[in-house]
Amino acid sequence: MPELPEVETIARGLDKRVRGDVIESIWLGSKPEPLKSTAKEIAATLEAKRISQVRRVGKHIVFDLAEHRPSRSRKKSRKADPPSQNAQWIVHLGMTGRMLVCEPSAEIEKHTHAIAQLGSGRELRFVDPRRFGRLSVTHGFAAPGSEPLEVELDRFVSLFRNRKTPIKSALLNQSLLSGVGNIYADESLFRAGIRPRRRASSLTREDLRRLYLAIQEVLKEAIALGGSSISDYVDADGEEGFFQLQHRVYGREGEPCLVCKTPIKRVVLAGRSSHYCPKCQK
DNA sequence: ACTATGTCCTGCGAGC
DNA sequence: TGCTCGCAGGACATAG
Repeated sequence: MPELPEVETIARGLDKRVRGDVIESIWLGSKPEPLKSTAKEIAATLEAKRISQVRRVGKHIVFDLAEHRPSRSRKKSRKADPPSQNAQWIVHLGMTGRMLVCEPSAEIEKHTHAIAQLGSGRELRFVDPRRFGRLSVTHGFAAPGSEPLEVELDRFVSLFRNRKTPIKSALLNQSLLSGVGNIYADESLFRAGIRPRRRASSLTREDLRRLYLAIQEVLKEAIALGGSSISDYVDADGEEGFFQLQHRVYGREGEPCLVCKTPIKRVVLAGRSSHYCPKCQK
């Protein structure tokens, strides 16, 4: 479901609602796909931990955990460790994953794969019909690619300069940039005036500079509007996003370009729908 | 090392 | 009404 702006919105909402709460126990469903770490490992890492913070890294939600009832010896060893070595719960929502904060009495939705009981009496539930989402535990999590809103221009240019693959495919490659997905790749390429099939290596430094600025602009606008609500996406508070109203090419095949009225085209690239204006994008 | 393609899943809407 | 088909916000494994 979610790309960077949606995950950012969800992580902020979760941080507001569960920061400081304690995970008392966790139930994990029997379907193996959603678990990247073993169930045993996840349970052992999460139980009796306090959620010190919830944040976004790439398209991942990171729950930073702290000992809730540290023993004397643990406390001592924790002092010696850098904060980055504290345990973390990593949630990737895939296409259809959701994290819900609810009362235990709330009906358990179909495709619920994990339920964490919280000290506040509430529950944190992971629901994901398509099971493309993943749960794992780790220490010092880092996304493989650069953060689009933090990367410097020179670094950005060097990521794409020598790639023969279409620029759209390169934008979706999370080991280059972490967080851009199908919607925001299309929207950024439109704003930068670049066709999705252009070879990344054919782009001039000026092209890449425009793309760099377009990506940041699109992502910031989308975050400000709470992300794009397509089908049933809602954030942690059940609020819809509104950036879908700002889409200029995504999902608009055949509709007139908002700039020049030319019908928007759709092609399939790397197995993903790609939308562009054949006149505005070169 | 890089690139292109298939696969993992369920649910929904379009078209018949 | 009910069926089949294509499509969906993602990311891996695999083969070339």
